[in-house]
Amino acid sequence: MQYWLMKSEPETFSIEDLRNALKQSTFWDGVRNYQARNHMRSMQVGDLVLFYHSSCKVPGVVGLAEVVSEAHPDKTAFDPKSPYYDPKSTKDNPRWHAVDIQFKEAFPETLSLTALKQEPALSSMKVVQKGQRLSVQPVTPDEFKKVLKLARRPGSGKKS
DNA sequence: GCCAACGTTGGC
DNA sequence: GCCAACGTTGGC
Repeated sequence: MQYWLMKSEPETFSIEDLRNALKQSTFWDGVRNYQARNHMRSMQVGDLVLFYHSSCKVPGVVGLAEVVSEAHPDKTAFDPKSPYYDPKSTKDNPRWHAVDIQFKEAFPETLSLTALKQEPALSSMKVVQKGQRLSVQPVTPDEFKKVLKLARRPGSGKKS
């Protein structure tokens, strides 16, 4: 069992969008970064994902999702009309892969990046480190447990 | 294979 | 909307 953090801009795809899609899993397409792709390739069904909102008013962890399929080719890379089109990715040799995830839980409020940074036990988390832009990051079991504990306790994630 | 130029990310 | 940090591209 491994743990991850995945970023999404809520205006594009939020935790509520994920919740509303509960009956069908959501394919995490559009990732065009090798490190992020490699992380998704090493995911296994049952892995848990911290869902993170970025580029918004209160960036932070907003919920929990579960990996429900291993990585498979991202078809948007084949489609010239897609914003994610990549001519170098072919059906015979797909360059980009992604997993399917499913909604598990939405936290009562955002566990903000500010709150994460204030927690000494989480100082090693990638997401709190400067210049860390990776949209799919590994999370250690200890970090994961701590985040869940904070996120499920009302008031802990309030932004000042 | 170096590295400058460029594009993107994402917090502020 | 600014800008620092980072990744990718492409000329040489």
